Amino acid sequence: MYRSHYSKEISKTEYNSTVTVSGWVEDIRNLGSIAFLILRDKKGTLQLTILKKKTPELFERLISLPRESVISVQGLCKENEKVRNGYEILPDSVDILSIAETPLPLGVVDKVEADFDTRLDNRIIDLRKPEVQAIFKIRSAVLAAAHEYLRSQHFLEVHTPKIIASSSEGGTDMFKLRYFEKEAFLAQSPQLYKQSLMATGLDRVYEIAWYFRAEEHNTRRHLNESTAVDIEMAFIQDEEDVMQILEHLVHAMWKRASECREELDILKKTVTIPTLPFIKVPYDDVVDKIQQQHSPIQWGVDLSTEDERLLGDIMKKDGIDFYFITKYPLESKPFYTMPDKEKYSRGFDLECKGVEVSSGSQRIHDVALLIERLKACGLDPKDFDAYLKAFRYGMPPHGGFGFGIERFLMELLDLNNIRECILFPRDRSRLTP
RNA sequence: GCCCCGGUAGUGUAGUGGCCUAUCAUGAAGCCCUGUCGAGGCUUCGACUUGGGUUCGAAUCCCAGCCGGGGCGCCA
Repeated sequence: MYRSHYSKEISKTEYNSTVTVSGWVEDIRNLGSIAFLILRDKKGTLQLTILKKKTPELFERLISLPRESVISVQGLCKENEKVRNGYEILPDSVDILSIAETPLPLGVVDKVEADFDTRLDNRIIDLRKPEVQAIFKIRSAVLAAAHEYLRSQHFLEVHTPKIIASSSEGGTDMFKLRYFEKEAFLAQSPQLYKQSLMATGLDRVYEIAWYFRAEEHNTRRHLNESTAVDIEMAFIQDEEDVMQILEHLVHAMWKRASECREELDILKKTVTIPTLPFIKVPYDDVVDKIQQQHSPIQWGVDLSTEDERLLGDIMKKDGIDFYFITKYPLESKPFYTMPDKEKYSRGFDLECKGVEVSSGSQRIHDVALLIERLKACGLDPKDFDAYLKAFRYGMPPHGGFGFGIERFLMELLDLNNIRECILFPRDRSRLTP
């Protein structure tokens, strides 16, 4: 047995008894006849105290270990107020499981900061840092909350194909790949498939989906491979039904994040749960607000990054982090978006502190209108035969959204680079690790 | 796709034409030290992205390549 306790699980009940602990050698402070070895595991660190006089052979073996080697130690746990944890372990036997090479390409507890690029090149070692692990522990927690919330609302978890035949929604560039004798693409989103599923009677589906986008962007907010919570729901009255699910989902995730005390402490973050419902600002009002700030904006186009930020600042002054932008002009939304009156649509974005974290809409369910909109968007309905088929044999009114997980985490934790929120980021130039 | 910026030991940096046999920190190797927790002290090791050019002289200036960062557009 390699482990009877994690570092943080040891308390008064274990004092004066033998425990087995395992982990990485974070640091060794050798004072000559006494040495202190800091051992790190998933939950934190603990101190081994080794006396040369008492265990000379163990002493020599341990003090010569390179940092970040992996060991398992059995020893007596003694209370000691001088030590941070309140206890220390006096080893009786040691199992050296793996010896780390030196020098480390990236220090886990070095006093010098490494560039983000160096950290990513050595992500496995970077991920040993508690503040990096905290992000992924929170990520796991908020996704658990998302699953729980959506299931409580009778959403069925599905998985749609990521290798697809044709340019799906248009807009973004897709990664092309060889599929035996055919050409295929990596899906930019599950959009067309989750919509198709609305014709099956499953009514409410969600997917933790991968998005692949071949855009050559090079910013702190974009990835070429990212994840999202994607949902689609049928028999909706209008896009309001969809927004209601979205705001409750965000609320549930934000709330769960606020319960991750240990991780938030490590990151020195406090999370304030937003209040529901989120306010809704129609696109026309957004244009007014931005024009009042003397920023030229043309009606009909999507907001520029600058405009989004400007709006974020305006909302921030009123203490608002989350807000919907609703009733977008039809021309700024994809072909499947339900029109509203002449020029408008039933499409919306959810913004967080001036950054778009989700976008959704009521969709068109009438096949004739859908074909008309495809053409109006310069697309060829023939390319969408498989998709359109789903609409020909009974398709209820429906809508949904995609909610970017990395974007969300980035805003939740005020991280300044989206790559912090994904284990192994894929960007314009990074394909390894 | 357009536009800016950068590349010096394992890591992070100083150095803007000669004072560079390249600074400091961290790290690594070794020695001393019985209460460290950013341990301390001493010794040693280790680097100018590549190729051209300018110049008496290039880490430093110019050109090209390679690698990287960022902004915009687009979007999550």
